[in-house]
Amino acid sequence: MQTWLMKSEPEEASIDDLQRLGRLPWTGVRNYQARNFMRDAFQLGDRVLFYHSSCAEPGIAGLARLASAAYPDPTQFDPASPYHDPKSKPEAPRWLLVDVSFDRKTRLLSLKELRERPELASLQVLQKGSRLSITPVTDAEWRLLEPLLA
DNA sequence: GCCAACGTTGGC
DNA sequence: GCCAACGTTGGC
Repeated sequence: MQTWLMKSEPEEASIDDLQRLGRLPWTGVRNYQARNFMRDAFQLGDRVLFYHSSCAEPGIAGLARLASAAYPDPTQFDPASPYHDPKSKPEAPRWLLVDVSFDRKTRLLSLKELRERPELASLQVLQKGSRLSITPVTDAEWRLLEPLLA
C-alpha cells in the first residue's frame, strides 16, 4: 500500500467536512502530474495524508483512504464551475478525480513543525518551490510521520 | 497583498 | 521546438 499527501484548501474541503460526509470526490485537480498519479499509480485503499493548504495553519490534519478508481471530474464540463475547462470534451475527458473516504482526524502537524524535523526533509511537499497538490510519501517517511500524528 | 517558483500558452 | 509572457500556487 502506498501513501499520498493530498492538499486541500479547508475553506473548500476540510478534514471536518470529510468527517461529516464520510466520503468526498476530490474535485478540481488541474495539473497533469497530479492527474497522472491518480490515473496511473493510485490504488484503492491507499493511505492519504489530508493536508490543509492556503490557510492560517497549513499542515497535515488527518488521514483518509482512496475509495474509488479515477473517473472523469464532472466540474470540467460545467461552465458555472470555477474548474470548468472549455478545452476538455466529454468524449475525451482531460481531468480525473477520485473519491476519498474519512479515516480519522489527527492533531494538526503543521508545515512549520514538518520543516523543523530534519529527518522529514525528503518529503516532496517540503521541497523548495513544490506546488504539486498530490505527492507520494515513501514508506520510510510514513513510518516517521505516523508517531507524530498519534 | 506580496512574490518566488512553477506550469501553460502561443507566436515564431 | 524555443521561449517570453502570462496565470496559478501557496506560504508568509
